[in-house]
Amino acid sequence: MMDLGKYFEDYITKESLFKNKTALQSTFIPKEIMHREEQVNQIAGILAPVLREECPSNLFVYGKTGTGKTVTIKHITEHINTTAKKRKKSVKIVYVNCKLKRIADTEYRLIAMISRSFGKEIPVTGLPTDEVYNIFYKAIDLKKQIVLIILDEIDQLVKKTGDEIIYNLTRINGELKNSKVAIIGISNDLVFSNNLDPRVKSSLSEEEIIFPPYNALQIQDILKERSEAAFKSGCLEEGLIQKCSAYAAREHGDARRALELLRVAAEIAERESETSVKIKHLDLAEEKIEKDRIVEIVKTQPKQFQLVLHSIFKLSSSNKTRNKCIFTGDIYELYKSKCPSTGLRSLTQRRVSDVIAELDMLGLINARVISKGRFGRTREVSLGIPESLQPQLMNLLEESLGL
DNA sequence: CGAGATTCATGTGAAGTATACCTTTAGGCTTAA
DNA sequence: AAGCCTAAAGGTATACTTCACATGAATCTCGTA
Repeated sequence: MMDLGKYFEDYITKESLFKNKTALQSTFIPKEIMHREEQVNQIAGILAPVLREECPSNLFVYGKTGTGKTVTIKHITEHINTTAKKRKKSVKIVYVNCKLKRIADTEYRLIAMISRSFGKEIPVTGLPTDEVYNIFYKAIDLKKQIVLIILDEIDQLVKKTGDEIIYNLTRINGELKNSKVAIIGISNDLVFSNNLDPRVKSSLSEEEIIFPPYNALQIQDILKERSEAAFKSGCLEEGLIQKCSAYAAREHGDARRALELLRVAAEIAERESETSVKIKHLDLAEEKIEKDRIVEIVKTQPKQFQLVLHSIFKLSSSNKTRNKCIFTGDIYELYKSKCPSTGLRSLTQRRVSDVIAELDMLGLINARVISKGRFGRTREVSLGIPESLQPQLMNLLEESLGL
């Protein structure tokens, strides 16, 4: 049996590899944003008028994940905030991530969310959407101020609920007497704005900023900078940062991923009582990140979604040997047969069809619509997660569903 | 033999329903003048 | 009479169901070479 007392003693006295772990976390906002000078200057220029209490142009920012959009915007708006406070200018900045399921993924919930950040209590349901808009207007118009609304991952919201919301938001200045509102939209989808209503597009993207992917060298710089703040010196194996940035550059220059990789690798090294982070830890970290991400997604799905997913897993493992594809009909049959034992009311096939589409969107499965000619039309489904994770997820699902 | 019709299994859009929650309003009760 | 509480009435957003029609390539049909 392990001597816990000794273990914890050792744990405390042991030197940590980290000096300041927060510098590697995705919420961290550095003092300087590296390799984004041009974007920072442009955006600062566009937003600067708020400090004279003038309304700036609406801004639309796009670029792939991990290209620094969110950090840059947060960095700049934070500066604006402090300067505004110092100079007694009334500027209010609201940040909302639109993709959060059940938080800000519909018109009602988004407006409610924004209103809440103005200190208004809004019930989750029951109020007319117009009423929520009214509360929202009043909250903003209470005093003269400039309001910046940052809508992160706005493409997700529009894809789900249409572009009317943005249309409404860009027009609210006409309704306000005292305040002015500017919208900053952030999108991961590069072609997103092409599918917008032209009116919406022109009003949202009065200004457009593109964030190109980082190259391997730039990511290296970023990692160096951050790891200097985060680690005690000499804790990183030679060449680790190079390797780490190479990993990330492989994935379209995703800096967030690189930082996460480094952090998790270090956490693993620390747990293994190593004195430095080694390259082998990167591989372990890559696995762990992927695993954690998927487990998190699966865990937070509603029960019905979990059961559908469970059925897909079951079919996938039983079909693996026979090299047979999975179709909607099979999934639905199995799903329905499992419903009673989990105490769930079975949904209609129509709904399950949508559920499968959503699971596809989440990347947990790959589903594509195919026509089998004489034998009808269906979705051909395959698993979108590494096989090694399947048993663990199976357990997770069965536990969660009480199977 | 090949062009066009047929067919199947389910995709997909629109409209309707159930649920859970909201505000308003009318009625009943209490209380203080 | 005024104030307060309660319950019913009337309303909404969301998740889901119902209904109806759309899809699209393998297969069938049938006229033609």
